[in-house]
Amino acid sequence: MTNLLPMADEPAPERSDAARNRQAILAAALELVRTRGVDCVTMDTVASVAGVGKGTLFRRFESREGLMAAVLNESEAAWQADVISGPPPLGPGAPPLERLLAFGHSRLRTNVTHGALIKAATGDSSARSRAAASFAVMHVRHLLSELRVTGDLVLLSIAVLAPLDIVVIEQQQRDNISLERIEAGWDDLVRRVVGC
Amino acid sequence: MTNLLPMADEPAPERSDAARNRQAILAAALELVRTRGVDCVTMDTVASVAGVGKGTLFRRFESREGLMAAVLNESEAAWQADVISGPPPLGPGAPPLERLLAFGHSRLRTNVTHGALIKAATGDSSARSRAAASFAVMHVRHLLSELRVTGDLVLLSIAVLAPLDIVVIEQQQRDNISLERIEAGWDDLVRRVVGC
DNA sequence: AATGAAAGCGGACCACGGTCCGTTTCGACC
DNA sequence: GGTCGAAACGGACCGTGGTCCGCTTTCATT
Repeated sequence: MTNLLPMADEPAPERSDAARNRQAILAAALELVRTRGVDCVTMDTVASVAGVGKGTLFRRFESREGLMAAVLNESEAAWQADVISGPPPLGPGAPPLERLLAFGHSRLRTNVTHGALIKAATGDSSARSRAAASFAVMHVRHLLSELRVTGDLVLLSIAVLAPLDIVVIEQQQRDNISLERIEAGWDDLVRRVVGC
Repeated sequence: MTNLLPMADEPAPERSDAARNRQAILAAALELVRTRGVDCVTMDTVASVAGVGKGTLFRRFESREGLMAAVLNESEAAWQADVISGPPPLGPGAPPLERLLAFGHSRLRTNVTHGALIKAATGDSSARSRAAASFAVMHVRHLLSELRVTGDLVLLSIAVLAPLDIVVIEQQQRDNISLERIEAGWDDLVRRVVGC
Protein backbone atom coordinates (compact mmCIF):
# COMPACT_ATOMS: atom_id res chain seq x y z
CA MET A 1 0.00 0.00 0.00
CA THR A 2 1.65 3.15 -1.15
CA ASN A 3 -0.05 6.47 -1.13
CA LEU A 4 -3.73 5.76 -1.14
CA LEU A 5 -4.42 9.24 0.06
CA PRO A 6 -3.51 11.86 -2.51
CA MET A 7 -0.36 13.73 -1.63
CA ALA A 8 -0.50 17.50 -1.89
CA ASP A 9 1.76 19.11 -4.49
CA GLU A 10 2.65 15.93 -6.32
CA PRO A 11 3.81 17.25 -9.71
CA ALA A 12 1.58 14.75 -11.53
CA PRO A 13 3.84 13.69 -14.44
CA GLU A 14 2.52 14.04 -17.95
CA ARG A 15 1.81 11.12 -20.21
CA SER A 16 3.90 10.99 -23.38
CA ASP A 17 1.01 11.48 -25.79
CA ALA A 18 -0.23 14.40 -23.74
CA ALA A 19 3.16 16.09 -23.91
CA ARG A 20 3.39 15.48 -27.66
CA ASN A 21 -0.03 17.00 -28.19
CA ARG A 22 0.69 20.02 -26.07
CA GLN A 23 3.76 20.76 -28.13
CA ALA A 24 1.83 20.31 -31.36
CA ILE A 25 -0.95 22.61 -30.20
CA LEU A 26 1.43 25.33 -29.04
CA ALA A 27 3.42 25.16 -32.28
CA ALA A 28 0.27 25.34 -34.38
CA ALA A 29 -1.13 28.23 -32.37
CA LEU A 30 2.12 30.14 -32.52
CA GLU A 31 2.37 29.72 -36.27
CA LEU A 32 -1.27 30.63 -36.88
CA VAL A 33 -1.11 33.71 -34.71
CA ARG A 34 2.01 34.84 -36.51
CA THR A 35 0.62 34.35 -40.01
CA ARG A 36 -3.06 35.26 -39.67
CA GLY A 37 -3.16 37.56 -36.67
CA VAL A 38 -4.63 36.53 -33.37
CA ASP A 39 -8.18 37.65 -34.15
CA CYS A 40 -8.45 35.28 -37.10
CA VAL A 41 -7.36 32.20 -35.21
CA THR A 42 -10.20 29.95 -34.10
CA MET A 43 -9.91 27.02 -31.76
CA ASP A 44 -11.19 24.69 -34.47
CA THR A 45 -8.43 25.81 -36.79
CA VAL A 46 -5.73 25.34 -34.19
CA ALA A 47 -7.08 21.89 -33.42
CA SER A 48 -7.14 20.76 -37.02
CA VAL A 49 -3.71 22.22 -37.81
CA ALA A 50 -2.27 20.60 -34.71
CA GLY A 51 -3.96 17.36 -35.73
CA VAL A 52 -5.86 16.87 -32.50
CA GLY A 53 -9.47 17.06 -31.41
CA LYS A 54 -10.94 20.24 -30.04
CA GLY A 55 -11.48 18.69 -26.63
CA THR A 56 -7.74 18.25 -26.28
CA LEU A 57 -7.16 21.97 -26.71
CA PHE A 58 -9.53 22.79 -23.91
CA ARG A 59 -8.21 20.07 -21.63
CA ARG A 60 -4.67 21.37 -21.97
CA PHE A 61 -5.32 25.11 -22.03
CA GLU A 62 -8.62 25.60 -20.27
CA SER A 63 -9.93 28.24 -22.66
CA ARG A 64 -9.04 30.32 -25.66
CA GLU A 65 -7.60 32.92 -23.36
CA GLY A 66 -5.48 30.28 -21.70
CA LEU A 67 -4.07 29.15 -25.03
CA MET A 68 -3.28 32.69 -26.06
CA ALA A 69 -1.64 33.29 -22.70
CA ALA A 70 0.59 30.31 -23.37
CA VAL A 71 1.49 31.67 -26.81
CA LEU A 72 2.17 35.08 -25.35
CA ASN A 73 4.33 33.53 -22.69
CA GLU A 74 6.99 32.66 -25.25
CA SER A 75 7.88 36.30 -25.85
CA GLU A 76 6.97 37.46 -22.38
CA ALA A 77 9.50 35.15 -20.78
CA ALA A 78 12.25 36.57 -22.97
CA TRP A 79 11.22 40.07 -21.94
CA GLN A 80 11.26 39.16 -18.27
CA ALA A 81 14.72 37.72 -18.72
CA ASP A 82 15.87 41.02 -20.23
CA VAL A 83 14.47 42.90 -17.27
CA ILE A 84 16.10 40.62 -14.75
CA SER A 85 19.47 40.08 -16.33
CA GLY A 86 19.71 41.93 -19.63
CA PRO A 87 21.88 44.96 -20.42
CA PRO A 88 21.19 48.29 -18.70
CA PRO A 89 19.27 50.49 -18.48
CA LEU A 90 16.48 47.89 -18.58
CA GLY A 91 18.56 45.27 -16.84
CA PRO A 92 20.61 45.73 -13.69
CA GLY A 93 23.50 48.19 -13.62
CA ALA A 94 21.81 51.49 -14.25
CA PRO A 95 20.56 53.78 -11.47
CA PRO A 96 17.07 52.86 -10.27
CA LEU A 97 15.19 55.82 -11.74
CA GLU A 98 16.71 55.19 -15.15
CA ARG A 99 15.81 51.54 -14.85
CA LEU A 100 12.28 52.37 -13.87
CA LEU A 101 11.81 54.71 -16.81
CA ALA A 102 13.37 52.19 -19.17
CA PHE A 103 11.04 49.56 -17.76
CA GLY A 104 7.99 51.68 -18.46
CA HIS A 105 9.08 52.53 -21.98
CA SER A 106 9.81 48.92 -22.73
CA ARG A 107 6.50 47.77 -21.30
CA LEU A 108 4.70 50.44 -23.29
CA ARG A 109 6.28 49.36 -26.57
CA THR A 110 5.64 45.72 -25.84
CA ASN A 111 2.01 46.37 -24.99
CA VAL A 112 1.53 48.31 -28.20
CA THR A 113 3.17 45.78 -30.49
CA HIS A 114 1.58 42.72 -28.90
CA GLY A 115 -1.66 44.52 -28.09
CA ALA A 116 -4.05 42.17 -29.84
CA LEU A 117 -2.45 39.07 -28.38
CA ILE A 118 -2.34 40.53 -24.89
CA LYS A 119 -5.99 41.45 -25.07
CA ALA A 120 -6.82 37.96 -26.27
CA ALA A 121 -4.87 36.50 -23.37
CA THR A 122 -5.97 38.70 -20.48
CA GLY A 123 -9.15 38.20 -18.56
CA ASP A 124 -8.27 34.62 -17.82
CA SER A 125 -7.31 34.57 -14.18
CA SER A 126 -5.02 31.58 -14.64
CA ALA A 127 -1.96 31.23 -12.48
CA ARG A 128 0.29 31.97 -15.45
CA SER A 129 -1.45 35.20 -16.33
CA ARG A 130 -1.56 36.41 -12.75
CA ALA A 131 2.11 35.63 -12.39
CA ALA A 132 2.90 37.82 -15.38
CA ALA A 133 1.03 40.71 -13.79
CA SER A 134 2.66 40.30 -10.43
CA PHE A 135 6.13 40.09 -11.95
CA ALA A 136 5.77 43.69 -13.06
CA VAL A 137 4.46 44.77 -9.68
CA MET A 138 7.30 43.01 -7.94
CA HIS A 139 9.90 44.64 -10.12
CA VAL A 140 8.52 48.15 -9.84
CA ARG A 141 8.10 47.70 -6.13
CA HIS A 142 11.75 46.73 -5.90
CA LEU A 143 12.90 49.76 -7.88
CA LEU A 144 10.73 52.11 -5.82
CA SER A 145 12.24 50.71 -2.69
CA GLU A 146 15.74 51.29 -4.07
CA LEU A 147 14.67 54.86 -4.73
CA ARG A 148 13.84 55.21 -1.02
CA VAL A 149 10.20 55.84 -1.76
CA THR A 150 8.10 55.37 1.36
CA GLY A 151 4.49 54.30 1.64
CA ASP A 152 2.43 51.38 0.39
CA LEU A 153 4.81 50.33 -2.35
CA VAL A 154 2.60 47.58 -3.73
CA LEU A 155 -0.27 50.01 -4.24
CA LEU A 156 2.04 52.62 -5.70
CA SER A 157 3.45 50.06 -8.10
CA ILE A 158 -0.01 49.09 -9.27
CA ALA A 159 -0.87 52.76 -9.70
CA VAL A 160 2.24 53.40 -11.76
CA LEU A 161 1.64 50.36 -13.93
CA ALA A 162 -2.06 50.92 -14.52
CA PRO A 163 -1.68 53.65 -17.16
CA LEU A 164 0.51 51.31 -19.21
CA ASP A 165 -2.33 48.83 -19.60
CA ILE A 166 -3.08 48.09 -23.23
CA VAL A 167 -6.72 49.07 -22.88
CA VAL A 168 -5.82 52.47 -21.48
CA ILE A 169 -3.17 52.98 -24.14
CA GLU A 170 -5.53 52.10 -26.97
CA GLN A 171 -8.11 54.51 -25.66
CA GLN A 172 -5.51 57.27 -25.79
CA GLN A 173 -4.45 56.29 -29.29
CA ARG A 174 -8.06 56.55 -30.44
CA ASP A 175 -7.97 60.09 -29.06
CA ASN A 176 -4.96 60.79 -31.27
CA ILE A 177 -2.47 61.03 -28.43
CA SER A 178 0.97 60.11 -29.72
CA LEU A 179 3.14 57.47 -28.18
CA GLU A 180 5.80 60.05 -27.43
CA ARG A 181 3.30 62.10 -25.48
CA ILE A 182 2.11 59.05 -23.58
CA GLU A 183 5.68 58.17 -22.77
CA ALA A 184 6.47 61.70 -21.58
CA GLY A 185 3.31 61.72 -19.50
CA TRP A 186 4.26 58.49 -17.83
CA ASP A 187 7.76 59.78 -17.07
CA ASP A 188 6.17 62.79 -15.43
CA LEU A 189 3.91 60.58 -13.36
CA VAL A 190 6.83 58.48 -12.19
CA ARG A 191 8.84 61.51 -11.17
CA ARG A 192 5.92 62.83 -9.15
CA VAL A 193 5.41 59.51 -7.42
CA VAL A 194 9.11 59.14 -6.67
CA GLY A 195 9.14 62.68 -5.41
CA CYS A 196 11.16 64.95 -7.70
CA MET B 1 -36.37 69.45 -55.03
CA THR B 2 -35.46 69.63 -51.40
CA ASN B 3 -32.39 68.15 -49.96
CA LEU B 4 -31.27 65.49 -52.40
CA LEU B 5 -27.84 65.54 -50.88
CA PRO B 6 -27.82 64.27 -47.32
CA MET B 7 -27.47 67.03 -44.77
CA ALA B 8 -24.85 66.50 -42.10
CA ASP B 9 -26.10 66.19 -38.54
CA GLU B 10 -29.78 65.88 -39.36
CA PRO B 11 -31.21 64.33 -36.18
CA ALA B 12 -33.09 61.70 -38.19
CA PRO B 13 -36.37 61.43 -36.23
CA GLU B 14 -37.42 58.02 -34.94
CA ARG B 15 -40.44 56.15 -36.15
CA SER B 16 -43.08 55.51 -33.49
CA ASP B 17 -42.75 51.73 -33.52
CA ALA B 18 -38.99 52.05 -33.28
CA ALA B 19 -39.27 54.28 -30.22
CA ARG B 20 -41.76 51.93 -28.60
CA ASN B 21 -39.50 48.96 -29.18
CA ARG B 22 -36.45 50.72 -27.82
CA GLN B 23 -38.31 51.50 -24.63
CA ALA B 24 -39.53 47.91 -24.33
CA ILE B 25 -36.03 46.52 -24.88
CA LEU B 26 -34.42 48.83 -22.35
CA ALA B 27 -37.08 48.08 -19.76
CA ALA B 28 -36.73 44.33 -20.28
CA ALA B 29 -32.94 44.48 -20.13
CA LEU B 30 -32.97 46.61 -16.99
CA GLU B 31 -35.38 44.25 -15.25
CA LEU B 32 -33.50 41.12 -16.31
CA VAL B 33 -30.13 42.51 -15.26
CA ARG B 34 -31.56 43.45 -11.90
CA THR B 35 -33.18 40.09 -11.22
CA ARG B 36 -30.79 37.58 -12.80
CA GLY B 37 -27.47 39.35 -12.81
CA VAL B 38 -25.86 40.62 -15.96
CA ASP B 39 -23.96 37.45 -16.77
CA CYS B 40 -27.13 35.41 -17.01
CA VAL B 41 -28.90 37.72 -19.44
CA THR B 42 -28.80 36.58 -23.05
CA MET B 43 -29.84 38.59 -26.05
CA ASP B 44 -32.47 35.98 -26.93
CA THR B 45 -34.02 36.33 -23.50
CA VAL B 46 -34.10 40.10 -23.66
CA ALA B 47 -35.69 39.90 -27.09
CA SER B 48 -38.40 37.49 -26.06
CA VAL B 49 -39.19 39.33 -22.82
CA ALA B 50 -39.35 42.62 -24.69
CA GLY B 51 -41.57 40.95 -27.27
CA VAL B 52 -39.42 41.82 -30.26
CA GLY B 53 -37.21 39.91 -32.66
CA LYS B 54 -33.52 39.54 -32.02
CA GLY B 55 -32.65 41.59 -35.06
CA THR B 56 -34.37 44.59 -33.49
CA LEU B 57 -32.08 44.44 -30.46
CA PHE B 58 -29.01 44.58 -32.61
CA ARG B 59 -30.35 47.29 -34.87
CA ARG B 60 -31.06 49.56 -31.90
CA PHE B 61 -28.08 48.74 -29.71
CA GLU B 62 -25.39 47.50 -32.07
CA SER B 63 -24.17 44.71 -29.80
CA ARG B 64 -24.59 43.15 -26.40
CA GLU B 65 -22.02 45.57 -25.06
CA GLY B 66 -23.99 48.45 -26.51
CA LEU B 67 -27.18 47.29 -24.83
CA MET B 68 -25.41 46.89 -21.50
CA ALA B 69 -23.89 50.33 -21.91
CA ALA B 70 -27.38 51.71 -22.36
CA VAL B 71 -28.56 49.94 -19.22
CA LEU B 72 -25.55 51.18 -17.31
CA ASN B 73 -26.20 54.68 -18.52
CA GLU B 74 -29.30 54.97 -16.36
CA SER B 75 -27.30 54.92 -13.13
CA GLU B 76 -24.20 56.52 -14.62
CA ALA B 77 -26.10 59.62 -15.62
CA ALA B 78 -27.34 60.08 -12.07
CA TRP B 79 -23.80 59.75 -10.80
CA GLN B 80 -22.53 62.33 -13.26
CA ALA B 81 -25.27 64.69 -12.14
CA ASP B 82 -24.13 64.26 -8.54
CA VAL B 83 -20.58 65.08 -9.53
CA ILE B 84 -21.58 68.16 -11.47
CA SER B 85 -24.23 69.61 -9.22
CA GLY B 86 -24.74 67.40 -6.18
CA PRO B 87 -23.82 68.22 -2.59
CA PRO B 88 -20.16 68.65 -1.59
CA PRO B 89 -17.63 67.24 -1.24
CA LEU B 90 -18.45 65.31 -4.43
CA GLY B 91 -20.30 68.19 -5.98
CA PRO B 92 -19.14 71.81 -6.17
CA GLY B 93 -18.50 73.78 -3.00
CA ALA B 94 -15.69 71.85 -1.37
CA PRO B 95 -12.01 72.67 -1.90
CA PRO B 96 -10.58 70.97 -5.02
CA LEU B 97 -8.43 68.38 -3.26
CA GLU B 98 -11.34 67.23 -1.15
CA ARG B 99 -13.49 67.06 -4.23
CA LEU B 100 -10.89 65.05 -6.07
CA LEU B 101 -10.54 62.55 -3.25
CA ALA B 102 -14.30 62.28 -2.91
CA PHE B 103 -14.52 61.74 -6.64
CA GLY B 104 -12.06 58.86 -6.50
CA HIS B 105 -13.77 57.21 -3.57
CA SER B 106 -17.14 57.52 -5.21
CA ARG B 107 -15.83 56.15 -8.48
CA LEU B 108 -14.18 53.29 -6.66
CA ARG B 109 -17.38 52.29 -4.87
CA THR B 110 -19.40 52.60 -8.04
CA ASN B 111 -16.96 50.46 -9.97
CA VAL B 112 -17.05 47.79 -7.31
CA THR B 113 -20.82 47.63 -6.99
CA HIS B 114 -21.54 47.78 -10.70
CA GLY B 115 -18.44 45.81 -11.67
CA ALA B 116 -20.09 43.07 -13.64
CA LEU B 117 -22.28 45.46 -15.60
CA ILE B 118 -19.40 47.80 -16.33
CA LYS B 119 -17.28 44.95 -17.60
CA ALA B 120 -20.16 43.79 -19.77
CA ALA B 121 -20.53 47.29 -21.17
CA THR B 122 -16.91 48.28 -21.76
CA GLY B 123 -14.93 47.27 -24.75
CA ASP B 124 -17.52 48.68 -27.06
CA SER B 125 -16.01 51.84 -28.43
CA SER B 126 -19.39 53.44 -28.99
CA ALA B 127 -19.80 57.17 -28.65
CA ARG B 128 -21.76 56.74 -25.42
CA SER B 129 -19.12 54.63 -23.74
CA ARG B 130 -16.26 56.88 -24.82
CA ALA B 131 -18.19 59.86 -23.55
CA ALA B 132 -18.48 58.25 -20.13
CA ALA B 133 -14.74 57.73 -20.01
CA SER B 134 -13.92 61.22 -21.11
CA PHE B 135 -16.32 62.76 -18.62
CA ALA B 136 -14.12 61.48 -15.82
CA VAL B 137 -10.97 62.72 -17.52
CA MET B 138 -12.50 66.11 -18.06
CA HIS B 139 -13.58 66.44 -14.46
CA VAL B 140 -10.26 65.34 -12.98
CA ARG B 141 -8.43 67.58 -15.40
CA HIS B 142 -10.56 70.49 -14.20
CA LEU B 143 -9.86 69.77 -10.54
CA LEU B 144 -6.14 69.38 -11.16
CA SER B 145 -6.11 72.71 -12.89
CA GLU B 146 -7.87 74.31 -9.93
CA LEU B 147 -5.16 72.80 -7.76
CA ARG B 148 -2.57 74.67 -9.84
CA VAL B 149 -0.98 71.46 -11.01
CA THR B 150 1.21 72.06 -14.02
CA GLY B 151 2.07 69.69 -16.81
CA ASP B 152 0.12 67.54 -19.26
CA LEU B 153 -3.11 67.53 -17.29
CA VAL B 154 -4.92 65.17 -19.63
CA LEU B 155 -2.23 62.54 -19.27
CA LEU B 156 -2.06 63.05 -15.52
CA SER B 157 -5.81 62.66 -15.29
CA ILE B 158 -5.70 59.41 -17.19
CA ALA B 159 -2.89 58.20 -14.97
CA VAL B 160 -4.81 59.05 -11.83
CA LEU B 161 -7.97 57.37 -13.11
CA ALA B 162 -6.32 54.21 -14.41
CA PRO B 163 -5.88 52.52 -11.02
CA LEU B 164 -9.61 52.90 -10.38
CA ASP B 165 -10.46 50.74 -13.38
CA ILE B 166 -12.65 47.81 -12.45
CA VAL B 167 -10.20 45.30 -13.93
CA VAL B 168 -7.33 46.65 -11.85
CA ILE B 169 -9.49 46.75 -8.74
CA GLU B 170 -10.68 43.18 -9.16
CA GLN B 171 -7.11 42.00 -9.58
CA GLN B 172 -6.25 43.60 -6.25
CA GLN B 173 -9.29 42.09 -4.59
CA ARG B 174 -8.20 38.64 -5.77
CA ASP B 175 -4.90 39.37 -4.02
CA ASN B 176 -6.83 40.03 -0.81
CA ILE B 177 -6.18 43.74 -0.74
CA SER B 178 -8.96 45.47 1.14
CA LEU B 179 -11.01 48.31 -0.27
CA GLU B 180 -9.80 50.57 2.51
CA ARG B 181 -6.21 49.91 1.56
CA ILE B 182 -6.95 50.54 -2.10
CA GLU B 183 -8.63 53.78 -1.18
CA ALA B 184 -5.75 54.89 1.02
CA GLY B 185 -3.28 53.97 -1.71
CA TRP B 186 -5.16 56.04 -4.23
CA ASP B 187 -5.28 59.03 -1.88
CA ASP B 188 -1.52 58.75 -1.52
CA LEU B 189 -1.10 58.64 -5.28
CA VAL B 190 -3.24 61.73 -5.74
CA ARG B 191 -1.29 63.67 -3.11
CA ARG B 192 1.97 62.80 -4.82
CA VAL B 193 0.65 63.85 -8.21
CA VAL B 194 -0.77 67.09 -6.86
CA GLY B 195 2.54 67.72 -5.11
CA CYS B 196 2.14 67.44 -1.34
C1' DA C 1 4.00 -10.37 -23.34
C1' DA C 2 -0.37 -9.92 -21.00
C1' DT C 3 -3.45 -7.12 -18.25
C1' DG C 4 -6.14 -3.63 -16.20
C1' DA C 5 -7.33 0.84 -14.93
C1' DA C 6 -6.52 5.56 -15.17
C1' DA C 7 -5.39 9.23 -18.13
C1' DG C 8 -6.13 11.01 -22.39
C1' DC C 9 -8.56 11.62 -26.73
C1' DG C 10 -11.86 13.54 -30.25
C1' DG C 11 -15.71 15.02 -32.46
C1' DA C 12 -20.76 15.43 -32.00
C1' DC C 13 -23.28 18.62 -29.60
C1' DC C 14 -24.87 22.99 -27.26
C1' DA C 15 -25.52 28.06 -26.22
C1' DC C 16 -24.88 32.47 -27.44
C1' DG C 17 -23.62 36.61 -30.12
C1' DG C 18 -24.32 38.41 -34.43
C1' DT C 19 -26.11 38.68 -39.55
C1' DC C 20 -29.37 38.59 -43.42
C1' DC C 21 -33.20 39.28 -46.07
C1' DG C 22 -38.13 38.59 -47.24
C1' DT C 23 -42.17 40.67 -45.03
C1' DT C 24 -44.64 44.21 -42.40
C1' DT C 25 -45.53 48.80 -40.72
C1' DC C 26 -45.33 53.68 -40.78
C1' DG C 27 -46.50 58.09 -42.32
C1' DA C 28 -46.03 61.73 -46.06
C1' DC C 29 -48.48 63.07 -49.85
C1' DC C 30 -52.36 63.03 -52.79
C1' DG D 1 -59.23 56.69 -47.54
C1' DG D 2 -55.64 55.21 -50.94
C1' DT D 3 -50.91 54.80 -52.58
C1' DC D 4 -46.12 54.15 -52.20
C1' DG D 5 -41.27 54.35 -50.80
C1' DA D 6 -38.58 54.01 -46.94
C1' DA D 7 -37.75 52.36 -42.50
C1' DA D 8 -38.23 48.82 -39.28
C1' DC D 9 -39.22 44.13 -38.11
C1' DG D 10 -38.25 39.20 -36.84
C1' DG D 11 -36.70 34.81 -36.89
C1' DA D 12 -34.02 31.41 -39.55
C1' DC D 13 -29.32 30.93 -39.99
C1' DC D 14 -24.19 31.00 -39.12
C1' DG D 15 -19.58 30.86 -36.71
C1' DT D 16 -17.29 30.28 -32.53
C1' DG D 17 -16.14 29.07 -27.79
C1' DG D 18 -16.91 25.51 -24.72
C1' DT D 19 -18.79 20.72 -22.90
C1' DC D 20 -19.56 15.78 -22.71
C1' DC D 21 -18.95 11.04 -22.90
C1' DG D 22 -17.88 6.64 -25.18
C1' DC D 23 -13.59 4.98 -27.09
C1' DT D 24 -8.35 4.60 -27.23
C1' DT D 25 -3.71 4.88 -25.48
C1' DT D 26 -0.32 4.56 -22.10
C1' DC D 27 2.30 2.31 -18.71
C1' DA D 28 3.00 0.09 -14.05
C1' DT D 29 2.74 -4.37 -12.57
C1' DT D 30 3.23 -9.15 -13.11
